Amino acid sequence: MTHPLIQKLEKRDRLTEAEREAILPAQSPPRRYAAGACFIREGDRPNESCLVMEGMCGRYNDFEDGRRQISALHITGDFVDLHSLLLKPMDHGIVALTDCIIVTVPHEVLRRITEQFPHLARLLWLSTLIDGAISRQWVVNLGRRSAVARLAHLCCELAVRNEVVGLGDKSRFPMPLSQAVLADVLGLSSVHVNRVVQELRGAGLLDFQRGWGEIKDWDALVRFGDFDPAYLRLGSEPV
Amino acid sequence: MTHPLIQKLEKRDRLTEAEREAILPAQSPPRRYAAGACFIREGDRPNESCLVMEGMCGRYNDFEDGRRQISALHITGDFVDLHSLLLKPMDHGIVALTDCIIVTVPHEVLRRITEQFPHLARLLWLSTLIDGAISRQWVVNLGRRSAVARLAHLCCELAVRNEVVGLGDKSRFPMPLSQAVLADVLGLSSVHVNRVVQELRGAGLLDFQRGWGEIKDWDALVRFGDFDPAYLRLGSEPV
DNA sequence: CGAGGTCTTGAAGACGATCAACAAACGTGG
DNA sequence: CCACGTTTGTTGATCGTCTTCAAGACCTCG
Repeated sequence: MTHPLIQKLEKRDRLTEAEREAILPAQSPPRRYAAGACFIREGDRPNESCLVMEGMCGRYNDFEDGRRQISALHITGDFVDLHSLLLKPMDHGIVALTDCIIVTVPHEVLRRITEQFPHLARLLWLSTLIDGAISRQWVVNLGRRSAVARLAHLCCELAVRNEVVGLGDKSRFPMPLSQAVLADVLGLSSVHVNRVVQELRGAGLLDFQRGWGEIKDWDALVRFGDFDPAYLRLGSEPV
Repeated sequence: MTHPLIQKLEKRDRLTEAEREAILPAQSPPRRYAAGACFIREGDRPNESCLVMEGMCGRYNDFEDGRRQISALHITGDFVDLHSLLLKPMDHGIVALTDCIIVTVPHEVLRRITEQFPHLARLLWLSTLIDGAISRQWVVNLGRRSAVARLAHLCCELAVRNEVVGLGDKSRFPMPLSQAVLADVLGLSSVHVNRVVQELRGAGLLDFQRGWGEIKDWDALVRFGDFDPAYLRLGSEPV
């Protein structure tokens, strides 16, 4: 079984043995975090970046009145805070949304990669660019789509992203988030998330069962959420 | 007068003469675009990246029903689609929101920089990471802030970003956008933008006059918009 | 002076928030 | 395996924010 990071990077472009050797041996032993644990906080200046081996985590910003917005979700194979190599201090926290297994790579190793392995460095850059593309789509989602369409769009995105790393397919994808957390992702109240979930259920598009989203009609869901996977850059394209 | 890109990059870290020479001579002659011109479209595969020398442009996504969401704004000194070096095809268009002067840098030059000038490459990477950070803050803004606070936050951001490149200060910043365009940025209707503008005016925080935002009370505006400039990474920090 | 864009206003209605209560599911320890 | 407490999901009622539609004022530029 190959390492999830390598698996993900190689979806886009082949890595040489030397490139693999430059990054893999540098990773820390796995750490476990329980669901709900905030393992990086706003203001931290990490000297290593976190890679999700298992589970789901999110970037979040808290408000004084207790509200919260989650600005990104990360799944298996994602380099959550790769950007902290160049961008310190953190302007948001990172929370484990399920039990997570995380490994880290020291920044000095990543920096050495930019000096000695430009091709691998471009691949890492690319992975932060895809994060940015997803973020822009979330802006579009929050800015101009109704609550139902917003949820449908998010589910399409999660289904596709998980499929890439071998979790689920177009009929079933991991959805371990409570409706309250989903509300913080979608910029809605949890009550309204509940109603919107029922709407998708009632329309026969989607159901949620014990941590999974069951997609009843992929094409209809895509149409409903106005989803175009282009921004996820699934095609392999040498960099 | 130094080149706006160099000026912006050197806010963070000094460039060597060789680094300047690696990028500056490669730029195209300036091109002019009139306000409203879409000079890059969704689906394009540019082989050069655009740098704003003057004016303001935006990334946008259109909907079938004619609605539009602008997912990012770019001002003087910004490398609008630097990401297109690695991320093709475009998943959004780019529109000149005012008359603009643009120069471009060929992708082959940028790629050569990643091979031969790792430090400059990190600075370029950093600039895309800041774009990403801004984008995440927009998610927070759209997800959890009221219409008024959203506008206040945006104005704070624009004032600070413009100040960095020498345009305006904490009392006055370029605001060349019509209320209709502002609506597409903030995810609101233009009617509501109008009401919200009046609210800020009435509260004595901010006024809009002939293409400029006049900030009457910076501290109050910051408080009102819940603005924390940390995400804009103003401090110089060697990379 | 006229035309097109931009700003402004009012009225009506939709969408989603909030509050409050209850039901169902889950995990834990006895 | 059951009892219990906690978290998650569900429902109804009410309220506020923002949208939509429509019309008129203002402004700028030919």
